[in-house]
Amino acid sequence: VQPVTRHPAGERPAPDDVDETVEFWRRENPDLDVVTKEAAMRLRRAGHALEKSLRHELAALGVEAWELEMLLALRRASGCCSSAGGLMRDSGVTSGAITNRLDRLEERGLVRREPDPSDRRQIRVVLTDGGRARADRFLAAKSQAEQAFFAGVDRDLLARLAGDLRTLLAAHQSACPDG
Amino acid sequence: VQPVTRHPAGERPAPDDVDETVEFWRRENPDLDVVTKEAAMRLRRAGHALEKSLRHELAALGVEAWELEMLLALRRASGCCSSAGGLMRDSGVTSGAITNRLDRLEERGLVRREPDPSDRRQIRVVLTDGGRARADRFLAAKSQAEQAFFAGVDRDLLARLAGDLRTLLAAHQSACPDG
DNA sequence: TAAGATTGAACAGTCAATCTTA
DNA sequence: TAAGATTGACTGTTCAATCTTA
Repeated sequence: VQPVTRHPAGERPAPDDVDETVEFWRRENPDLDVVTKEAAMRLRRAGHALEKSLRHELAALGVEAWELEMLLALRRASGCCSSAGGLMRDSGVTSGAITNRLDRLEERGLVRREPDPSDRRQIRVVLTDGGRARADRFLAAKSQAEQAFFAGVDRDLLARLAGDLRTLLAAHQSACPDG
Repeated sequence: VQPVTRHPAGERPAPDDVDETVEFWRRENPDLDVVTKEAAMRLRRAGHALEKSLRHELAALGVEAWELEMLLALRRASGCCSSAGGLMRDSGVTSGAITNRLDRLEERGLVRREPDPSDRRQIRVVLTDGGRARADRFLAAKSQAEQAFFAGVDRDLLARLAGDLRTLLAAHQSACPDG
């Protein structure tokens, strides 16, 4: 990957509303670390924009984010099995939320709860055939939506962004629901 | 800003769980655009990690994210005035949520609702002295938490990250509650 | 005792309907 | 008619308490 210079020929990008907000706070407090503030705001906004965009695309197709997260997490648990605790840990929501989500998915016949023979405190959650088909169909839709979100962005820049975010994440082992 | 090469001397970073998940889906579907998938996952995870971290630090000090968002938005509305609709637009939540938030803040004496003389459909929300002091105190705490979050990251990388995210955001004009 | 899953109360958000004023 | 704010029904989450098994 070739490094990409930020401002090819000394061009300065036009200030956007993040710049304006950072500048406001810097005027209020000259000690403010503007690079950190800018990075924090942009990271948060970009993450929100991505989530909002995916949520919108998927909702239009008739699936909600929490549902697809669950189905994909189960799909990835290759043997098609996982415990409620496992789902909790890699989705980042509480155990009560997992119970609630499983109730709704089970009602619709997308998953089944089965007793775990080796530890009867746990349950094993298995994807039904219908659940698996639904996961696969909407994974494709999600991937398309992600491509659309990044459509206007240069490939090299995108790769560099991914690499830099990897570095950032290495310092913050993070659970996050994703596919 | 000097461009920073990703892998200085041909070193490859150790695969993390994002790499593993992307690789899993690529095996299932060789057509998958891995760069896009990786960027999407990392952006989402990094955003979540930042939010979670800030939420945790601030909660320990006795303030919730939604409250600080509101106070900072009002603080930034320089004349100390803003309408409910304005707050709605730059926080990204619905008008019902704004009404609810204002009720709770007003109850605690942090804001006041005042009639707008020029358009009696609107209200003007003003920060009380107590609300302003609280905003300033917790803005400082928030900025510290952001610095802590990015503490392990090289400054040049952080600046480049901010620049790349600016490019990304330029294509997605996004409302987002922030300070 | 501790771990895993469930329950129910409290909380915060959306959405659609309503009320008031432009 | 339309715009701004509020209301109420509903959804989904957290949190603390509970039940069962290790």
